[in-house]
This record gives sequence, structure tokens and C-alpha cells, in this order.
Amino acid sequence: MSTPGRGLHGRVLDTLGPAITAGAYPAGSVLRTDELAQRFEVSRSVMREAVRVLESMHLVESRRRVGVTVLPECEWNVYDPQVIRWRLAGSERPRQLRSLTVLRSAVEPVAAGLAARLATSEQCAELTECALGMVANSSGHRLEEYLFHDVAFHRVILTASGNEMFARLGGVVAEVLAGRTHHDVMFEDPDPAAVTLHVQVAEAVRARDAERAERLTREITEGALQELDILAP
Amino acid sequence: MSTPGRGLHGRVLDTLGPAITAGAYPAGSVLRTDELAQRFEVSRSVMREAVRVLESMHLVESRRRVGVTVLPECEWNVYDPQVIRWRLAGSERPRQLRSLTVLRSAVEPVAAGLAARLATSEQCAELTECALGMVANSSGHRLEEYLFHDVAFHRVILTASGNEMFARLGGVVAEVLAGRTHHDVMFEDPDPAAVTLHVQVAEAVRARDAERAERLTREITEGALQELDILAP
DNA sequence: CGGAACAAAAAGTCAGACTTATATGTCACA
DNA sequence: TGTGACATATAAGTCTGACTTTTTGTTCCG
Repeated sequence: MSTPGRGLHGRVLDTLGPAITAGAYPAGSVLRTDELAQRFEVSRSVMREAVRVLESMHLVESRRRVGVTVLPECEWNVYDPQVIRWRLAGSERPRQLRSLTVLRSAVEPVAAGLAARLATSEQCAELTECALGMVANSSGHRLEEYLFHDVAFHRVILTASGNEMFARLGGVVAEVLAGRTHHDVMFEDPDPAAVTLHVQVAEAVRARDAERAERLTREITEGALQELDILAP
Repeated sequence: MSTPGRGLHGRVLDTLGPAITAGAYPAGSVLRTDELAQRFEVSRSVMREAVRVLESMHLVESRRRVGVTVLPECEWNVYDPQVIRWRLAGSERPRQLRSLTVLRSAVEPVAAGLAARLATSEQCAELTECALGMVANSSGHRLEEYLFHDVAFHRVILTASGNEMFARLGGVVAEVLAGRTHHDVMFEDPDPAAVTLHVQVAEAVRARDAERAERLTREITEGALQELDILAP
């Protein structure tokens, strides 16, 4: 996924980024560029570039005469796809997955409503195609094929909403869905009710029924919340 | 706002970032590090650090033998607060404001619902305090004081939701609200109906009525959408 | 016409010297 | 004893120049 080896500084980030987001250095910890450069066996210039990137993600702050200070979690750019991947790869994965699922539950229904009003006929066709693909792979342990169509479905919804902020969450949704299929529970075939809901959403969008598309999508995301035991008492 | 002069590379970014996000260099344009370094009268190392930051925002891509390529808008990390500020400062401001307001309309109601269930008593108190502050400054052209309490109100809601992704949007909401007050319309006193809604949301949260808090907040955000003429036909 | 060898271009890397800001300790003086 | 000015050490910041590596496009030969 993404670009693993885009230079030495990227190699450093692949180690340092996950370490910081995993909490290996508590907030307030101070690192020194020179020491880091030695530890990773790279030149200072390369290490400086890595620090600059971490700084742009608000994971650290570099100050003269002090060093590179690790910032508290509340400062982090948690929407940065790179940060999301790092955190999903670490021990905070479950909590991260919950946060993202709650975000989905807020965004996707609204996106579906907008998609019902704005989707092109091509996007409507894509959507029904995805839904049919989900149906076709909803039994017989064809989890990978199902996932593929599921991800595509939600991507189309988010894109068709016409809102760039929503569209940009396509990758996040993909990570969440993939995570659910690969790491977490779901050894069995997907819930038939969820499959039906996807088909109905596709129908609602095609029928330009925004209110219905939104309501049905809300049902889908509430199902996702329940899977993670995030629910009203 | 933020940190204007955090080194030479920051100074370069303050010029180059807005230029790119404003579309001064169409997607696919190729820049060369050396040329940029000369143009900004900085050393190559400084320019390289700036490029690394732009790369981490997915505004550009740096490839050997090719140069620094400007990426299409759909690749940008539009959730990066820095990118948001750059775009809000440019000619794309109205579109950006619309995108963010739609995002608000999706997130804030759900956040309010969660806040109704999870807010601490201190947060409830803060909320009513903010709402009262809005009421107190809702007439007599006390726009700045009103804005202050409005921003604080929405920040508390987002924070009290207990979701870090929501909490991180506090800054975005602040930018949107500030933008509406300062640049755009709203020379008159705020809509009394909106003020009342804020008070009612505070009441609903204090009363732990999640459904009501969500519904009322949805009314607020729908008002914001209507102000920008984003509405169902 | 196609593939291999070659050359040029631009980013990438490194090492070393120098500059600058600043946290902190010191010391004189009140 | 407390306080302010001043000195100093420290780590980041900057610059330069040489060198390496990858990639692209061209050329030449089969």
C-alpha cells in the first residue's frame, strides 16, 4: 500500500512514524536530530527532512536549543492518511477503528443523500454494479471479492456526493472495511441484511430519493457501529 | 494564526503553498528544486525540506530525473489544517467554505448526539455558558463577542463527543464561522432563531436527550447550508 | 523495426563548516 | 535572599560543494 521506499527519509519515517503514533515516546519527550541521524545511520540532511514531515503532521515540534519535542496526541493531524495507516498498524488499532467508524456513521448517510441528487448516470450504473457484485459474492466464503465490491460501492457514494471532503474519505473507508475483513471478526459470510441494504441504497440513488438513500445508509453505518459495540444504551 | 516564521523553509511554504493550492501551477506542472531554490534565494537543503512538506501534503510528487510534479487537486490532503488555511486564503475560498459547511452538516449533529450521552457536567456547564454568551451578544452589533462564544460552543460539542476525529474539526469550524463573520455576509445581528437553537441544544445535552440534541443541531447546520445556498431544490 | 548501450538530467545523499536563537546558569547588586 | 543583567553552552538552522543513483530519452547496431 502507498509508497514504501521513496528515499532514505521515507525509510526513516516508516520506523519513526509508527513508533511515535504508537506512543513509544510520550508527549513531551525530546529527541535530538543528530542522535536520530546516528541511530538510523543516515546523514543529518536526510534526518532533517524526516523531522520536517513529522512536524507537518504535528506529531513533533522542532525548536532551537531544545530539540525535537513529541507533541500530545490531541495535536496530531489524525486525518492524514499516513498517520491513519500508522495508527491502524499499531496497538491503538481498535480505538482508531472505532473513531473512524463513528466518522463514517456521520458522513456516509449525508453523502448518500447528496449522491442521490448529484450522481451521474454512470455513477448510478457503477453503484448498482457494485451492489450486484456484493450479492454475487455474499455467500461461499468469497470474502475478498465481496470486500472489493463493498469498498468500491462506498467509494462511489462518497465521490458522487460531489463534496471533495467526503470523496477524500474513500481511502479511510477502504482501510476500515479491509481491516474488518482481514484482522477482526467476520470469518463467516456477510450479513444478508447488510447486502440487501446496499442494493436498496443503489436503487434509492438511481430513483433520486435522497431521503431514502440517507436513511438506508444510516442503517448500514449503524450496523457497523453495532459490530464494534458502539451503541446507545 | 499558527506559526508564521518557523524557519526559512516555512517562509518558502508560505508563498509556495498558497500558490499551488490556488492553482498557479496546473496539475502536472514540473518544477525543479534548484530553480525554486534560486527563485526564493535559499539553499537547496532548505528548498528540499519545503518540498518534502508539500509532498507529505500530497500537493506535489518528487521523482528522480523528472522534478517536482504538481499533483491534481483530488490527491491533496484537504483535511490538513495548513492546506485548508491556504485554500481559504485564495480565490477558491467560496468553494472551500461550501465543502466545509457540508462536512459540518454531516458531523456536528452526530457529535451533538454523542455529546448528549458523554459530556461531563463541566462540559455541560461550558455549553450553557457559551449559549448564554451568544444570547447576551446577539444584538447591538457585538459580532466579535458573538463569534467568540459561537466558536467555543461548537468546539465544546465536538470535544464532548468523545471522538478524536470530531474534536479535530474544531479548528475547521472556527475558520468557517470566523470567515462567515469577517469576509462574507452578516453585517447585521445574528438570526434570533439560530441563537435560540443553540440554547436549546445546550439544554438537550444537559438533559441527556441525544435524539433531540442531534435534531436541533441538524437545524443549525441546515441554516448554515441555506446561508450559502446549498439546498435541495 | 526493435532492443541494447549510452549519455544527460535531476533528485538524492553526504560531510563539514558556519550561524543563530535560546535555555540556563552565574554573578553582581539591591 | 531575591532579582536582574550578562555570559555560555547547546542544538537546530543554514549553506556549500562534491558525489551517487535513478530514470528518461536518444542513438546506434543487429
